[in-house]
Amino acid sequence: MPELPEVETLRRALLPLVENKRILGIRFFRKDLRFPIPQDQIKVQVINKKTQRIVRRAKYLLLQVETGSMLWHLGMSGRVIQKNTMDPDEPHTHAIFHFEPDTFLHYIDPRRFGCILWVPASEGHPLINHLGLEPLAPDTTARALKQNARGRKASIKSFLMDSRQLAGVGNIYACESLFKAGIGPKKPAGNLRLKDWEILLQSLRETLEKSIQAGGTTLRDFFNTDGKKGYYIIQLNVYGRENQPCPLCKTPISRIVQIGRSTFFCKSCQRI
DNA sequence: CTTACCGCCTGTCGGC
DNA sequence: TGCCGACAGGCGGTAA
Repeated sequence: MPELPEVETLRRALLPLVENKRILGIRFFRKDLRFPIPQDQIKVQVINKKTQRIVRRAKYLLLQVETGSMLWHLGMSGRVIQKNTMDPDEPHTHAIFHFEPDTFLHYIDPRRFGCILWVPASEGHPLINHLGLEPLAPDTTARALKQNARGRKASIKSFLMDSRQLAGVGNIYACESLFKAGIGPKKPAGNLRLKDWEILLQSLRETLEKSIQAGGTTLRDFFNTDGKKGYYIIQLNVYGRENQPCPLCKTPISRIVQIGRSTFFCKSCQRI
């Protein structure tokens, strides 16, 4: 389940393989993933063109060519793995991209919640045009978050996971950063004080960056052999640990459901 | 406008 | 042991 750190880890792994490399060929094996794949458009725009940059926005990867970007999202279960064949060799391989000289990237996604789309440079794409602040971007500030949350009655947990507010924060990192910040998940987002936002943003960044660091240390394994190896390498304090003792105070971890998603937290440590 | 809920998917896991 | 239902979850779409 690729979260922001996994996508960023993947981006860094792909950098030397795709930047300034010509895309020699593409094979698609499905008409659609989450959305229809604009196969013809992508092929016309991308084949025999050089990828100028690879950029991450939220959990989206954008492979930029001159006229626009090929956009990848890995959904819940997606992986991109380098192999040495243009033929699919495992189930759920939906696309294969050939970069010069001999890099074959296999897009694999069993649940097909991901997508492969084309984003014209001139227009952008609604999927990314409406995204909120990047948690790791320097110009994302506690003050801006507080301002955006003003008057919000919805919970801070749902605010963190709202991609129009903060881009790319999934369930795991929402839970973990709230724990680290000592903030209760049910607190209305509009009720956080500036100091709370400062602690929360700091906690979110530390959690994300720690995971990216961990991904970096195991990059080769993660990328070249088994896409799953990069995941869940950070120490999770609360996520998935219902009834297990809180690492700080030993109180059993609670689980509740918010906006249809499990929230894990320590009712003793998260009192703000 | 804000907020909550639905549904797309398949692999995994618990219960019988 | 084997089957089967419940569950997991990102996120756009839509209803309230």
